[in-house]
Amino acid sequence: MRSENESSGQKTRSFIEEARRSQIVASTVEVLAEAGFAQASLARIAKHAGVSKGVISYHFAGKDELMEEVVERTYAAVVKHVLARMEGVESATELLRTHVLAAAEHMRDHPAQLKALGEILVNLRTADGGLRYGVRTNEEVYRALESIYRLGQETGEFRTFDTRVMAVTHSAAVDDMFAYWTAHPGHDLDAHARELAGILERACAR
Amino acid sequence: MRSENESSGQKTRSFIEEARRSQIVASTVEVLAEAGFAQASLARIAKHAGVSKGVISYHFAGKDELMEEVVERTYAAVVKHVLARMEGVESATELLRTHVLAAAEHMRDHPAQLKALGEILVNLRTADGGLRYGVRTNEEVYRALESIYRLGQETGEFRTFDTRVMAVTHSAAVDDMFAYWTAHPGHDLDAHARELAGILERACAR
Amino acid sequence: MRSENESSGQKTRSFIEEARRSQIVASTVEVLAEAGFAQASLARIAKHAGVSKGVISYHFAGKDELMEEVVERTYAAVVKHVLARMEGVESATELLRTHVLAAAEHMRDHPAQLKALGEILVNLRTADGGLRYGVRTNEEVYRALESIYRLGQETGEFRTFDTRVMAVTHSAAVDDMFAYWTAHPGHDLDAHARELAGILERACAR
Amino acid sequence: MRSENESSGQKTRSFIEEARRSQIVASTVEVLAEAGFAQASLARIAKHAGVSKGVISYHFAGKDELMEEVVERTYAAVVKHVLARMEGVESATELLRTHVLAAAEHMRDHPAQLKALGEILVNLRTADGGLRYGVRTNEEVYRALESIYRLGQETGEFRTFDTRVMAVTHSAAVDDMFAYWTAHPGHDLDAHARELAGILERACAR
DNA sequence: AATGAATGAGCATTCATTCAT
DNA sequence: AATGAATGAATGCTCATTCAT
Repeated sequence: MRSENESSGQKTRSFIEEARRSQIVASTVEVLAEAGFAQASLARIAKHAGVSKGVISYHFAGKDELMEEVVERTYAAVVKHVLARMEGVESATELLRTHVLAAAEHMRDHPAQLKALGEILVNLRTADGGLRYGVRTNEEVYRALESIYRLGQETGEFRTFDTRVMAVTHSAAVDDMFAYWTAHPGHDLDAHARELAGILERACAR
Repeated sequence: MRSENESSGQKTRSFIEEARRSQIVASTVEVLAEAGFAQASLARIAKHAGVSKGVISYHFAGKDELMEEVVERTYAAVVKHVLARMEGVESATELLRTHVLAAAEHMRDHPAQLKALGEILVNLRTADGGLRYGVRTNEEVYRALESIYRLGQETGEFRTFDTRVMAVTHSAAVDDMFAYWTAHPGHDLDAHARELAGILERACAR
Repeated sequence: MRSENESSGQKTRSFIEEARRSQIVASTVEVLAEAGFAQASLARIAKHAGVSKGVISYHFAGKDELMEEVVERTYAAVVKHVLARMEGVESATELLRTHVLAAAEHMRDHPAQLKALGEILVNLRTADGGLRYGVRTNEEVYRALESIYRLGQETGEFRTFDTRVMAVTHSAAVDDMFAYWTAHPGHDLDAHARELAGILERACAR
Repeated sequence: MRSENESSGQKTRSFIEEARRSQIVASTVEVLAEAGFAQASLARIAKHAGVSKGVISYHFAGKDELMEEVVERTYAAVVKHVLARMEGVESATELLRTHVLAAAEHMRDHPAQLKALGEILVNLRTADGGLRYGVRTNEEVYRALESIYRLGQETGEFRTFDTRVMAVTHSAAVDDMFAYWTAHPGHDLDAHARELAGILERACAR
């Protein structure tokens, strides 16, 4: 009964099934953002979504798959937004600034998603006890950032430095900018992002 | 006949009790570092320590007190080490560099303690559901870093910038340096620290 | 589409859920009667009912709710039976006799229920350490008995006496009649009840 | 190493040991009266007494023996007081009245002891789950009361009635008089006792 | 496609008891 | 004679998961 499409690892899902999955993912994001990972039981998520607990088990192989779906969807949304903003920008300096500002932009508009993402990245573990995500998962981000830094070094905009260290620093600074904003809602996120872009530019400048 | 130390609200503990508390705290740190907060049950901690579950209840009022003890001891150790390294250093630039290097030094020698500390800060919650510590706990760190940055601005070593943003960035960069090193044990932590110090110096420089 | 009954704050329960609740309540009554309050753990009650421990938690918010349900159901049954027997009886003397005999009747048919009720009333405590029910719960009984005694005083059947003392005495005598019968199963409960009714009548007579 | 005195079932105890036992029994009575049987853990009793938990285990074979000692001592005190008051009284009617009033007198002066006694009688169980005391334990009381009632019947003061039923009723009425007073501290215990004596006299009168 | 019911393992905590000192 | 330390069983409760309907 499997369709050919499944060969790519994606199951074919009916419209209604897709809607349910989205609804449950949205509920999960909200519960994670409000109450944190430890309090995000399936019972609580189901209650928040207004469905029975069983429906989650029906649509997801287990809690882990649900959490992974949250990560994938949330992560994809950030990447999509940032890449769209970076489209057409050519100088490394501008790409750097655009990356920071675009990320902040998206954070500002989707705080719950990013709080939820943070909860999962820090807490979700595999059966063997190790973190399911973790710094290793940032590899993709590091590579993308490194390509910007290397571009700048090649064009002569940037001095010579260790691009991996700079990428880790950049990524950390953006993540914590958001965490700080979450903890201090009155904080001016956009101003922080502009200031941070300036810091990174100076750190890279010849 | 009470010693002066007792007047500060600290119960006097027998040598043997102190030893047990230390042993249990050490066990807790290791379990937290290996398996994360959610898996750090009293049963697991006790098993790791080679004692019965009841021993923990006997020596600590509850799990929360145990976790708070871990935070206090671990945090105190970091602060003590970094402050010791900073003693006698006078220029803001040198203080900045020293702070980064000293933090890296301590991380390298006590990776489990810092992993455990992070687990608790992010996960431990009060009865009302709020985080027991949380990003706000970083306030103390931010203040300390800001005082370095302000010193540099006053002495003219540093340009004008938002010291809070710089402190958040600094703190994040140091934390993730450690996380990256934990995930990639072959990574050269000290080189990373020196590179990071350079990045921060350039970001601050006039 | 909600029935009128639901408007009174009672959740609608499915047939199967009601059956389970009844089964668990019945099991609780039996365990309380046999082994007493302190031994009536959820584990023991579940085992007695032949279900898993979780079932109880699923159907009742907690142990307290279960115990309160036992009290409500059991108490309602006694009151219903005694009131039914008293219906239509008019003279105070006859009401007095009927009350004693009807209580004994019900005791004889539902000894476990009454034992269980007693266990809960005397032992169940609120979070603050006070008795959840306690002697004060008898107030309702005392009031009902006093109304009989006052009626007799008004009609001239009874002499003047302190109706509260008489009600407390009456209630105690009925309770211990049951306790004595429980401890001495060969004892003739109905004869005891008739004798007790005679004692109370003489005590009240002009 | 057993002394001859032990043959009577009583161990010889040093003065100091006796003092400790008394101190612990007194603490137990107070804790039982304040917090009830379920809350009367050895830890709480020891804390109340200002001694370590181990000392209780040292002086008593176990919690049960401690509770039994409380019952014995408390019970002996009541009996002693009531018998003293009854000494020299000759008519059954007077003995009856004296018994009720003397019990109330003692209750009034030792409320904690009697609250504690009640807690134990109702809650303490043997290993097989049955009540350690219970109505059966009242047998001694019933016999004593019956002897009064029979005396009255023989002297012609009292009518013919079932002395056992009367004894159970009498005992119950006295016990609940105290329970009512415990629950309603403002209640006039002595007035209640006089009223109850009147009730019993009328119930017995020819 | 969805549900309500049930399970059983795991949780933190309490407690009577034991024992070396 | 007394203690502090330790034990391990038991308690009420939570939760992800399973399953018949």
